[in-house]
Amino acid sequence: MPTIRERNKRLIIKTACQVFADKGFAATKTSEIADKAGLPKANIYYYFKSKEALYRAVLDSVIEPLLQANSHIYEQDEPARALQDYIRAKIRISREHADASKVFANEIMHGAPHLSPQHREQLKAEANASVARIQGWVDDGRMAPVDPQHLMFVIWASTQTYADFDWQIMQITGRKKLAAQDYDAAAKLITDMVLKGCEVVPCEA
Amino acid sequence: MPTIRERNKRLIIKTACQVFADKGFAATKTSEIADKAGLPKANIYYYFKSKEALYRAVLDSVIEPLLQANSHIYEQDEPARALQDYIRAKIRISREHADASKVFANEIMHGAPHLSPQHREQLKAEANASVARIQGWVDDGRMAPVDPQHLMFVIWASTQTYADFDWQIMQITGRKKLAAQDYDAAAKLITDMVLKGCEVVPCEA
DNA sequence: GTCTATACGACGATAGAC
DNA sequence: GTCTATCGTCGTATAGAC
Repeated sequence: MPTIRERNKRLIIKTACQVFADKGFAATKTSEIADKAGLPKANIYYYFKSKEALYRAVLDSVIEPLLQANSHIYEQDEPARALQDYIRAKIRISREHADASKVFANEIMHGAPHLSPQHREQLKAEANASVARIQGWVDDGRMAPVDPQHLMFVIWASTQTYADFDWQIMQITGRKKLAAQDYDAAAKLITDMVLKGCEVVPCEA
Repeated sequence: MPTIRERNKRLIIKTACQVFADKGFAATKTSEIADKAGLPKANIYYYFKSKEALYRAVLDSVIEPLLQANSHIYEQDEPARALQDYIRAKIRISREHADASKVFANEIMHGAPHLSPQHREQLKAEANASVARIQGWVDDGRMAPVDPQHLMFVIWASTQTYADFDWQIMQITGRKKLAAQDYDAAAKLITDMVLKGCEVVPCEA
């Protein structure tokens, strides 16, 4: 059973994540987080010693789900399978954790001023491991000799864009909200493009 | 000959663009813009009636260069040529107008709260025209039947990421500053992937 | 643990001399 | 057209009652 403390902290972090994603750190007022969470503002400061501390807590909570997708790169031995699972997972994250993605994107875009050195290292390590894995497939002749780093950047960018820049996607597609078929279409196109680009033959879904 | 008024306005807009790109609208202090431009803060307010008016002026100044790349979609009749010119142009913009790209990305990520209805329409119209052009090539059987909207999103995302998330790119590549060869490698990979994905044969550079 | 009322600092904006 | 000095507001953070 969760203590009242844990329950409230979670509520505040979750609400704060939404507002930070929407407005960015500086434009977010603690009073707005409080209102949206249905709590008086002072309550926020009872659980978090400052707005920045709350923001860091949000950043922490956001990183793990965003890194989950990486597992597919390791768990699958076959390049085609690994890449298509990875892309699908990244798209699913853009759909299910859009706020998390936006908070993180904002942080990165401004040079990650609030990201702890530990997290920086963790992200770098994950990226390097994925790059090494892809390079291994290239060396084994199991895929075309693409630059693994830039391949990662393309996959990250084109999947995360459906979360970070969802406003633009909705404007162009004319949707009020992105639906399952939109994410599926995105995943299909990105997967096709990447697999053809890497010259590996797709596995069945 | 530029009037002193125009010269100062330009200096302020240019400086403001850098700071807004770095910090975002809310986190930017007008005093910082003033300091960086080597002017007293009151001077900013002599030329712009408010921080928001200055920001809107920056947004205005930023849109035209960002849309220039689109011309390649119309001016080239051959899909392969058009796409590779377009990607190269987008990458060049990410290199030469990184600040502009970041300001714009920030605005879009938060739902474009400051973008004028005219600019919204203009962007939508440009996008729709590009999409129609690509659809035309598909209908003519000159490229594989890809979804033109999602193809645009992939191209936008994967080229703009080199400006908007340059911090991350530099972290992973270990560079202190991205060099010509990095942008070239990016353009090459994205172009290869898109052309293979669309099943059109590359033109010579 | 919850909440009201308030202190305090920072920053946008301006008045007014030069 | 330039700049100093200052005002007013807004928002973070806290004191202290319940």
